[in-house]
Amino acid sequence: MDSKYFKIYNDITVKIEKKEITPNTKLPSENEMMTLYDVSRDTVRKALNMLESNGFIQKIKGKGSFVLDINRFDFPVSGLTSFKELAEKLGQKSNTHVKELELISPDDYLMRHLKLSPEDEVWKVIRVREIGNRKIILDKDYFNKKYVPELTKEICEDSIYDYIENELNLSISFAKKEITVQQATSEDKVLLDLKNYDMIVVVKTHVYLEDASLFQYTESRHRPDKFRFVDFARRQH
Amino acid sequence: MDSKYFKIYNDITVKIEKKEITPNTKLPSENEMMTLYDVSRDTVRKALNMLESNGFIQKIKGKGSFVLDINRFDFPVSGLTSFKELAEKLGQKSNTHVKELELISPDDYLMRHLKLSPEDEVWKVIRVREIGNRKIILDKDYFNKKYVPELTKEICEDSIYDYIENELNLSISFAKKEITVQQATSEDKVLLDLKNYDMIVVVKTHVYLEDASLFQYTESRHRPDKFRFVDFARRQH
DNA sequence: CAGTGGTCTAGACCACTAT
DNA sequence: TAGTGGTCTAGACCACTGT
Repeated sequence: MDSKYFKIYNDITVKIEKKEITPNTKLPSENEMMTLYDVSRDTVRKALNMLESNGFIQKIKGKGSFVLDINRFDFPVSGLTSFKELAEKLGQKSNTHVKELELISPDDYLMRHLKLSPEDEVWKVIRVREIGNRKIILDKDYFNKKYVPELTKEICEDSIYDYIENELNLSISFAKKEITVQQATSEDKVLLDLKNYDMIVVVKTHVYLEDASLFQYTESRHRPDKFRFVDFARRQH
Repeated sequence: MDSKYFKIYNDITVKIEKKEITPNTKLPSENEMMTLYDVSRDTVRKALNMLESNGFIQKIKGKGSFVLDINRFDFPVSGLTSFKELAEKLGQKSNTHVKELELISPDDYLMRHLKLSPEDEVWKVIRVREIGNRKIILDKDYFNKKYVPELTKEICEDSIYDYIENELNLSISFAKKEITVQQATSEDKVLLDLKNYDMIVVVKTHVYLEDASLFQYTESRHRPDKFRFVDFARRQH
């Protein structure tokens, strides 16, 4: 969006990421920002609260807002970023192989996870992700055909999220993730470069649109030594 | 705290958790809530935004606020909850064995992680967590003595967080977590009931106080089959 | 004491959804 | 057209921090 508070938020995150503002620096006070950006105090505060809840700054009563020491590499790549976005952010060379792409009728497992009726159809996409010439991640995606009527190999090799957000104009809103560790299946061993590992990290994700409808279920299977998840959490007061 | 918006937030979360409000129900509109709670619209909105970012509701422009379908078991137990809080929430019988409790001078590794000078002293606590008679988690906690001057076996067996927040009156603000999977060490194998697993899930956490000072570093080592992490994420717009 | 962030209010205009 | 949530403003009072 191009709301005023988002512009302020963006302005400051960019400056922090470019290291124009360094950690532990005190940001201008809310009053100063009002005149700096020519907005009301509430608008400044909205931007600052976003910065705080995303781990960029810490506000301290009576003192001011301070930039936190977050080095790029530690930063929560978690949340809701696609594989392509992630790879680009980390500057890694990556490759995607589409192993399967078909329209199927859901079995019980899928019906439960995507909350479908038996008449619904589902796009099943199986992809192997290669980073640094090692096949490391096996992604199994399932999309409700109601929301994603068409998929091609080309789209799946590039970025399905790009397609969904920019071509279909669907707005992804939130997701629930679950991380567990399981025994590797024979499928994992065939499709991935697992070395001697017999376990696999499984990230199950349910993705929802803006109107809270569930449209995607994904199982992402990672070689254990290459898996890393970073999280930033604030305590509820 | 007992701000007005927090009371509203709390009122609604309690009703959702008690299932007095069921999923997909529409909450009263912001205007109705103004009169219901006798507050201004902004105060209502603050409460609703908290509910939304914590995954309780979804606001839809022009329609209203709707309760999300979040069953208790799937709910993000992640974030910043202590082991004791977590065990209580899940209604599990648990046990804590204190294996080590001593005041040490930090080595390089600790100095880096807790950002200490060589003169600083650190409380080192090693605990084994037992759930259902299985030793499943190995917790290694390090507290900067500057903030936590004294620790006893009794405190460590109960809840250090209780002690820190209620006795020392320190206010825990935020944390950074990293989840990886590593080879189990011989220490893991001795202290935990690892069965035949030779890998271990490692959760490294840096915990910060309200003034953004780093006061705790923790390594929590989990048996892979018993590890489960749940996350709720909203997409940045 | 002045300056800071935290809470709260009352009112305005907008874009979206339903009918 | 009426109702909904989203943005923005201007002003008030409070609690906390530094001097």
